[in-house]
Amino acid sequence: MTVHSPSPHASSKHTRVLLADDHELVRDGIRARLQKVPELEVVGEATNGRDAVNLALELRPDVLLMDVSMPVMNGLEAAMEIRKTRPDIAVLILSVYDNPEYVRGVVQAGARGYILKDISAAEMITAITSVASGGYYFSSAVGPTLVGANTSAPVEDPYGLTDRERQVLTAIARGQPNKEVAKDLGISVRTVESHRLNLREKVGNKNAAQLYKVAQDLGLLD
Amino acid sequence: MTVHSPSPHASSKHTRVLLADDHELVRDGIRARLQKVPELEVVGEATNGRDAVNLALELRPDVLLMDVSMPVMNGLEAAMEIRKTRPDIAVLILSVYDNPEYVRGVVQAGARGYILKDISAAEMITAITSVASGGYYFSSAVGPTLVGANTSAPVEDPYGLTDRERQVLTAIARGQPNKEVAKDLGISVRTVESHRLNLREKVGNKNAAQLYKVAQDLGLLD
DNA sequence: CATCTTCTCAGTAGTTCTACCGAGAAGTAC
DNA sequence: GTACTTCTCGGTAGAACTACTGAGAAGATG
Repeated sequence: MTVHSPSPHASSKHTRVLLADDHELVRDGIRARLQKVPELEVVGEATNGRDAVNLALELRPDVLLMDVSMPVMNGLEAAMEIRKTRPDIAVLILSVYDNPEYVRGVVQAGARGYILKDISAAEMITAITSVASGGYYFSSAVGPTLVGANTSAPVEDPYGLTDRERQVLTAIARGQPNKEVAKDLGISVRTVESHRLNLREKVGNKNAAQLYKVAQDLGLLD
Repeated sequence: MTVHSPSPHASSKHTRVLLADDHELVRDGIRARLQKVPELEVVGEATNGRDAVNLALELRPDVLLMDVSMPVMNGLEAAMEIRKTRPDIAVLILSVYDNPEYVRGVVQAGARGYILKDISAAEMITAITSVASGGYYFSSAVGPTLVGANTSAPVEDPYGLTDRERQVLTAIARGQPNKEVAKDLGISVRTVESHRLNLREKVGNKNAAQLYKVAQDLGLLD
C-alpha cells in the first residue's frame, strides 16, 4: 500500500481519493485520469481490501475508489468494514467485470456507487464527484438492475447447466412435481430426478424453494 | 412554456437543460443556480408535464430537470413519454416532497436520477452532470430505497397471513426444511407442518418452489 | 477409434413433505 | 361467558424427494 505526499494545492475544496485495485496498470490509469483534475487528489493506493480499509482509516479520504475483486479481502467486504467504522467515507465500486448483477449487493454493502471498467474519464470524474457530494452514482449499464428488472441479458450461466437441465429447472421452479415434469418432457421420472440432483449439485445443493431463485436469477421465468 | 435564446457561449461541450416545474419560484432558483456554471445552459422552461414533453421534443436538451408533481401531466408520466420517443434525453426528477418511496417508480418510468428539494447547488449541478454523462444519480436520502429495503410499505398482504405464518413462510423460502424451521422458531415440526399446509391453502396450494415467489412478492426476503 | 459429455433409466434406502384426522391453550371480540 | 382465531401438537398414511449406486445410447471431440 502506498501513501502519497499531499499535493501543494491541497485545500478543503479538494476531494481526496483513495485507490484500491490489485492491478497496478489499472491504478496507474486511474491516477493518470484523476491527475488532470486539480480538484481531485489521490492520497493513497491499496492492492487489496484489507489494506484499503486500513489506509482509509488512516488517511480518511473523501472517496474510496475500489475494485470488487481483490485478494485477501474483496471490495464488498471492505465496503462493509468501512461503513461500520467510517460511514462518512464514500465507497465507489469499480467493477472490471461488466456485471450489473452485483449492484444490489454493492449498495447493500454500503457503497455509494458502481461504475464499470469501460467508463470514460469524464464519467469517472463525475462519479467520484457525485459520491463525494453525498449522492449515489451508477453507470448507465446498471439501469435494468436498479429497477429490479431481469436484465433481459439473461446473465451468463455461472453454473454450467445443460439445456436439458435448464428445462427441468424451469419446470421445477414453476412448481411442477417430478412426475409432471417427466410427462411434459416425455422422459422417465427417474431421469427428471437425475437432472434435479445434478442441478442441486451444480447450483450448490439448494432445495426446491431456492431453485426458484436460481431459475429467476438465470432469467428462466417470467 | 418558455424558450430561451441560445447563449453566445453555446458549444457542444455545454449541457443543455430543460426545466419543468409548475412553481416559478423554483424555476427561478434553479436557473439562478445553473447560470453560475458556464457549462450548463437552460434552454427552456415548462410548467407541466405535457409542455415539458413537447418542449423536449422540440429543443432536444441533454437533460430534463423535472418536478414530479405538476398539473396536466406529472413528471413520471412525462418521463415515460420521453423515454418512448427520445430516450437519449436524460430525465432528472426533482421531488419537492422528501419521499424516497417514488424512487423505484421514477427509475421504471425511465428517469436517470432523483434529487430532493433540499439539495445544495453543488449537488444539483453534480446530479445534472451525472445524468448528462450517462449515469444514474440519486440523492443520499434515497439510499434505503435503493437497496430494496422494504420501505415500510410492505405490499398489503392479499392472502391474510398471520404473523407466525409469515415467519414460517420466510424460513421456507430461504430453503430451510421443516425440521430446521421448527428448531429456529422453538416449536414442533408438526406445528411447522401445520403452518406450511395452512400457507399452501391460503396462497393457493403452491408447492415449495412457488412459496419462494410468494415470499418475495410479500417482501419477506432480502 | 478412444474419450468425453449429455441424456437416459433403474435399484435401494432413507428423508421430507402432503393430506387427512383430531384437539388443547391462549387471546380477542361480542 | 360464548364464540372466534391463532398457535400449538399429535397419529397415520402415502406421495414426493434425496442420496447413493450403476449403466446404456447418442453425439461431439480429439
